[in-house]
Amino acid sequence: MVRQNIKIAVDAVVFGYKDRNLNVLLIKRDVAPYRNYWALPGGLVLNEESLEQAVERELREETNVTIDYLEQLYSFGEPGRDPRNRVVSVAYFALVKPEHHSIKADTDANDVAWFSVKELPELAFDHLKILRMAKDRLKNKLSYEPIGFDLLANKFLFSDLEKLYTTILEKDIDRRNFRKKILSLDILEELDEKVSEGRGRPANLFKFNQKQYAKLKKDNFLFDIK
Amino acid sequence: MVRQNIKIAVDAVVFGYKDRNLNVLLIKRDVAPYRNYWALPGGLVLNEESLEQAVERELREETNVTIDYLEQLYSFGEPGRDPRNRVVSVAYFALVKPEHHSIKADTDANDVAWFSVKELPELAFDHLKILRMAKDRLKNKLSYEPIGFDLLANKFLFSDLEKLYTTILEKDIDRRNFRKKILSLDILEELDEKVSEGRGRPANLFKFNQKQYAKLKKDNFLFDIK
DNA sequence: GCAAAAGTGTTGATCCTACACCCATGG
DNA sequence: CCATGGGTGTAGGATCAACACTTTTGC
Repeated sequence: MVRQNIKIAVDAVVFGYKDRNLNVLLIKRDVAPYRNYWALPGGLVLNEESLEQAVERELREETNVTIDYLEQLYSFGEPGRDPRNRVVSVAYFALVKPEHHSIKADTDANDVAWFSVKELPELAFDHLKILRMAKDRLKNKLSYEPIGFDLLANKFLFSDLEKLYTTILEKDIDRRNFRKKILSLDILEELDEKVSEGRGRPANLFKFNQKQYAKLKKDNFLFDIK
Repeated sequence: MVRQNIKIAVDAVVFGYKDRNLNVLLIKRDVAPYRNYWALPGGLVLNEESLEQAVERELREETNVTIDYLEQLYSFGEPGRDPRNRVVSVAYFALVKPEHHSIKADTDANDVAWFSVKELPELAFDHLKILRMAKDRLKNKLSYEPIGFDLLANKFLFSDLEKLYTTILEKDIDRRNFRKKILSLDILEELDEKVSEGRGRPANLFKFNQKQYAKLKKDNFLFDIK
């Protein structure tokens, strides 16, 4: 029997949201294969670390972002997805709040940048496929779990939340119905702070009430926003 | 830098449904570690095969079942989940129709059997954790994808479908409302065949209309059964 | 004829969808 | 005073949940 010769890696699809744009964090490869292509941050798992630790380490080393939400996405293991060795990659799905958008000052060759998912460069390996799957996951998940809040600042305007949903779900939302539904869930805290965004009537700030959500969830409460 | 020394395996949680019981396919290990414990079928991935091929091969070799539905479940990679070497396991989720329930005649040491998920033996490794996740997946998925049909014979009674839902979701269902809702989806074909199950009024047989479902799905149709 | 399972409709409550005007501010 | 975005209610339609009796067969 031939000895198994497969490497195991992790890759992360890290989403950020800013200016009505869904962005993804990419790094420019400075080694072959796919030298000078943009790719998802990631790399081989070390012998003693868990998969999550590997993702966190790679993100720290390559991009310097702090992650606000992380979950496993899918594992990609086709022979030939890496032209040199066989590599099975466990892909992760991550969200970053605007507070944590700042990335590593590009030291030298190893460039890091946010790209709008609407204007992606050509990606290395099967990373486009992974990214597409992550986008689908985000789209789906937005409807039945309150993860949108991990893409917004801690304090946000209702219109921010609404724009986030329209942007990511790529469809219009009725403002009144949306507000009614979200507020009826009773997971937002309305702050006593208004903010005037240039022109127009100043708007109230809201906060996601994590504890309240946790409590409701225990009672089989269903978050469900279409 | 230390050379990576991690093995990659696949494991499968294979569900079958029979006599109002959700069953899972297990094999009895005949090698250490966990010798003589029951475990999920699975094993190391070969250098040249895809992950899916590995699952299919292992199931063929170890259990001889034919799979009707297969999807990736989750990857488990904690260091220490295998006491000897580090192994990352990509777990799969599989469903088998009653037509395919027959398993390998137990050749000798290597035993294979269906266990009710209500009466499980102690399992090797972290396989109980994997099984629990698969059960959750099945429960969730039953509500928004028509995968229940992959646990039923090609021709089935409406009451079979209903019992399957009550068994797996572990809750009562209103017979009239359930029938109304499923029939309104327009994905079942009512056959012109009746079957008399011992006593009681003979019941009509139904078939799942895969093509019709595929067509509806393209039009953004939502399967949604609570 | 009785036990067992199959088949079938209606109603009230709830939720969803569509829709338009006034308010508070900055320039 | 006007442009810009914020905030709000209602009504009709659709969907859901609750509920019980009749039919067909085997014994």
